[in-house]
Order: sequence, then C-alpha cells, then structure tokens
Amino acid sequence: MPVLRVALDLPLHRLFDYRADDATPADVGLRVRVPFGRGERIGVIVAVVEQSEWPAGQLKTAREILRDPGPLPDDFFALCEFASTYYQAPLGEVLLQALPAGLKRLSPPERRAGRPRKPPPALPEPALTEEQAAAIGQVDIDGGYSAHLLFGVTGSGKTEVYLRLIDQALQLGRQVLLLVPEINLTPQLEDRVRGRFPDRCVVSLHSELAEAARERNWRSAFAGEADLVLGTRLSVFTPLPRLGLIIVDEEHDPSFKQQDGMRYSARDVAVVRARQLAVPVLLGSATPSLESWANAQGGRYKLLTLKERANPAARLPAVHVLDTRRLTLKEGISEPLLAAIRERLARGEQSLVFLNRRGYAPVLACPACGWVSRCQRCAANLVLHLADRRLRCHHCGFENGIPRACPTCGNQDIHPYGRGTQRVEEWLQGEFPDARILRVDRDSVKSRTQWETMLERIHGGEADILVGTQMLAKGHDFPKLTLVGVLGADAALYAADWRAPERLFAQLMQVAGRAGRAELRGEVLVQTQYPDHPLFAAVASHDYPGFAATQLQEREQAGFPPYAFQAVLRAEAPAMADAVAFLELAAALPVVKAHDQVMLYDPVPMKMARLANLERGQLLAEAFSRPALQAFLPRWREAIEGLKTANKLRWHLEVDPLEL
DNA sequence: AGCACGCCGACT
DNA sequence: GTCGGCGTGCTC
Repeated sequence: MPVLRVALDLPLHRLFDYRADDATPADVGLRVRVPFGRGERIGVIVAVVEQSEWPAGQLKTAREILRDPGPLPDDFFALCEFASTYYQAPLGEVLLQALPAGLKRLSPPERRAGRPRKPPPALPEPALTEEQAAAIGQVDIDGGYSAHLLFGVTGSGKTEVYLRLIDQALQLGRQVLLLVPEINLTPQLEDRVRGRFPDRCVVSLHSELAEAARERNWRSAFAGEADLVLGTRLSVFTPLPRLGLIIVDEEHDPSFKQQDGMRYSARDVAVVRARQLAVPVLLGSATPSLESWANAQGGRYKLLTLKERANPAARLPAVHVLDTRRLTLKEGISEPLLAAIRERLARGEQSLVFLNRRGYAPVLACPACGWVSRCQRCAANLVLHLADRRLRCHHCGFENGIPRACPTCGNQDIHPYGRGTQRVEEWLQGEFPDARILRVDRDSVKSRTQWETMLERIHGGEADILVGTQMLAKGHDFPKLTLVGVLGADAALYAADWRAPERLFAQLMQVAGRAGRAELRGEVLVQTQYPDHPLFAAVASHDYPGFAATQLQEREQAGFPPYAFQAVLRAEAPAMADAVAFLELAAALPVVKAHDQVMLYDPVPMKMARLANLERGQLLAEAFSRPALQAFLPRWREAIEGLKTANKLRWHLEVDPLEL
C-alpha cells in the first residue's frame, strides 16, 4: 500500500504520512487534500514510499490527490529544500508560501478568465554604449552558472543591459526571472519590458496584485507559457520550467529581505537558484550591498562596470555639503538651500527636499514637566500628524487625538519638536506662496495606484517643489528636477548601527541620482552636522568603490559581516524578563558548547525593545565560517524547540539578519 | 499554528 | 451548581 509523505504548512519540522491506494511515484509534487486533526488541509506530496515509519494503524488515508496544476518540478523542491535548511524554516512552510492562495485553499472558487492587457506601444532598441556592450559580452547566457555584479551609476543604462541579456535568453527559448524592489515594480516598468518584447508573454507577480490575477500569472509561469516573470521578492520561488536567466535589479535594496515568516533574502536565494539550475545570474546596482561588492572583489561574482551615463550630456550632479553647525536654520532649512530652491522656482525647474521622517513632527512634548507623546504599547514616540489631527505610532499603528494641554501637568503650552515632511511642506508653502508643493510619503501615497498618479503629476510638471521620504529616492527620472536638498539624513551616522553608513550612502546616491538629466546639470545640497565624515566626501566624488573599500576594511577589522556569519534568536513576551530568561536558557544549551566555532553574545533587549505590548530580546550567534554556523543552527533550533517556554512567549531564528 | 482537553474562579 | 480562563499537548 503506497504511503504519501506530505509537507503541510505548519511550524513543524517534519512530514506527515498518509495512505493512498492509487498513488504512484509520479504523484510527487502534486497537492493533496488530507485529514488533519479533526479538520482537513492542503499539503504537497514530497515522496511516495512503500512503508511508513509510523504504525500502520495510525495512518489516515489521503482524501484526494489534486492533479491540477500538475506536479511541482524537482528544481523547485531543491530550491525550497535549500531555503528550508539554510533559513531553518519547515519545508511545508517554504513550499506552500510559494503557491498562490487559491491553491492552498480546500475548496477553490471558480476561476474566471482575466481580461488581457492592452499591448503597450513597441519600443525600439537604443544603441549600446561601449561599456554596455562590453558588459553584455561578459555574460555567457548559454554557459552554465555564472554570477555577475553589474555596478553602474544612475543613468548609465543598467536596464538596457538587462533587456539585451533578456533578449538573448528569450532567443534561446528560456524563461527569465527579473526581480525588482517593491516600489520599483510599477506598470511603467512593466510597459517598458512589454514594449521591448511585444510578442512575448510577460507576467508580473507582486503582493498588490489581485488574488485571481496573481494565480493566473503564477500558473502561466509554472506552465512555461510566460517568457518573462517580473516580480518582487516573493516571485523568486516561482516554478519556471525553462528558466535560463535571473536578474536582480537594485540588489542592495532592503526590500529583498523578507521581514516575517521565513526571513529569507530573495537576492541570495536568486543566486542559489541560478547555481542549482546552472544558469547565469546578474545583480545590478549603483550602490551594491557590501556583501555583493566583497563577492565581486573576491572573484566569486564577475564585476561589470558602467562608469558613464548613457547620455554623455548628462553629467553627474554636483554634491555640496552644508555644515548646519555654522548656518542659521529656519525650520531646519539653511539659507543656501532656500536660495537654491528660489533659483529653481525662478527658472521653472523642480526641487526635491528629501527628509526621511513622515508626519508633522516626530514628537509632541511639554516644556514645563517634560512629558512627551509616548506610545503606550511600544518603546517609541507618537508622531504628530497635524493634517488629520492625530498622534500616531509608526511602529504598531496606535492612534490618539491631540491633547489640548499636557496630560500630566495641564500646561496649555505644549509643542511639536523636530520636523517631518508635513511640517516642512507647510513651512515651505509659507515661504513660497506661489509654488506648487507636492508631498510624497506613505501618508500621501498609500497604494500602487496613488503612486502611479503621483508619478504622473510630477512628470507632468504639476509640482515645483517635492517634499518626500525614501519613497521618492528610488529609480524614477524626473526630467525637470535639478535640485535635491537632504535634511537630517545623518542622524544615524554615529549611532551603534554599523550598517547605517552603507544605507545612508546608498540613500544619498540614490536621491542624488534624481537630480539632473540631459542638459540640466543637477545639484545636491546635503545638510549635516558632520560635514567631515568621509562618507560625504565619497558621495560628493561619486566614489562608491572608495567608500566600499573603507567600509569593508572597517568591517573586517571589527569582525562584522561579510567577514562573519550571523544568526539571531529573537524572543518576545509580555515581560522582558521572560524573553531574556528564555534566551539565556537557549544560550546555555549543551549543543552550544559542542560547537566551539560558534560564538554567542549575551541576550539583550532589541533596539525597539517594546513593540505592540510585547517586550523583545535577542541573542546573536556568530561564526567566522558559514558551514560552521550552518552546522550549528539545526541542532540549536531543535534543542530550543525542546525548551519549555514562558507564557505567551514567541521566538524565531533569523539567518543573515540585516538589522540587529 | 490551530484545536482539543483539562482543571480552577465569578455568575445566570 | 455551570461558563470560561488559557496552560499543555498533539496533529500522520
């Protein structure tokens, strides 16, 4: 009697066996409906065997083997097995997160055919620059696994390199997977790709897609009908029978890292997938992650460089640092920056004021008694949103009205302290009454559609001054934008977070890249209290390699990634004492002593120590070899699972954490 | 993760 | 006397 070994979406690191009279080994990879507990679940058949290790009498019988949409292929299993092992996530969880929701439900609703997209206008191939041609020549599309880091400044035409390589892969009859960060996946990018390959089937996969559309696109990829899958991190696991090339655009972008459930890096998974399938992978960025840069320096990735802008008339923007200690600031803005904005207004050009802090002010406080607007559930302040008259926690979503007087001492004279985008917008409007100011942050742009509309308005010249966060920094060309002012970006520079300089550098380069196209040279004014920090000199000279070299040197000396390999055990509980006690127990486990190449730090509260009424602590594990860490993790995890946990304590492991 | 069973407090 | 709290244990 054949037995199915079934992976279920449970936080359990084991498979479940079921009898199935008519099953054959060909059924591996199909979905199956099985009884579980007193209910029913959908699982994936991982193996069909003759004998179960379980007592035959306790085996239940599978209800139904689901033959649509055909078996998941071997290479998909191999990838999921890798992720399961590497990230210490149960196989069932990995397998099933890769499927569209409809295929995980017990009774899927009727499927309706989607309306086909209207084809966008066909786009011609622009001529290649020498550098682009050289980069393309370095990639052997048909030569098995190879990993490349395409390092190209903004405007150097990385996308054109992608498109040519995609074309080569398509010509060979292969499928292509193009991964982009969340915010970059807009219909415009989709249209650009479609326009270049008008007779190819291009599908997109991202979380904002309606469920039916997502399933349709997934099925088309799975069936080998789609030629090109354009997607965000979740699409790295899409089964693709003819996959021949993987591209990760803006590979340094933190949105490639999943921040809940299985905390994987889609960029790293993409490289593993390429190696497993023996196909080329291309990572592209103007400011590569230091991990990728180190891989390129070490020869594990081939470095392809684009130094020149595709349009030679477009010079890199001039970057100037403004020392805020020596300048008088009005509402956080210095006179030289104001003058520069005034100049742009006079010339009919656009300015962008970049400020990574939304809301009106980051805190409301009482000068008399020292009261500050704190979140009751988090270790954070409530941010003042004057536009809708609310105090709001940006971490847990808690909201309150604005008190008229200080809740502790009754003082009527409470003030907002600091500045967010709303306040800067308001003040600039007062300063430039005739200017059309557009604020772009998560409060003014809540959906992909709104983001679209916003981009169109900016392109259409409907704004003279943009005030925006991170969101505006990414990958869109605004032809009339010639000035970028950066406010308070240096707060994190001397903080404990050793990854802060890398992020700030990428952010500044990215936002600087918005300034100046074609005949209009851009100017970037960065306001900082630390004008002498070497980071600014590197930004001003557009010297990523120099910056990366010093950063990597510092990391090597300090023994930080990428010269060390880390995993972090996090615990959250209503009381910090419980979380820390649990972590101490985990640190004292016998397996820890058995792995002397792995070093455990002391359990500490997390940077955001309290989130949504839970106290959070973490325990960092570190090794100087990846295999040593990988050998340790499964044994540690198993031992931790055996620990009895305090009430309401939850924990998880994160491998290669980006934030500590 | 669900979802049961299982023993101790305030209520129709 | 019950309804219900969530602590502990299991799911092939």
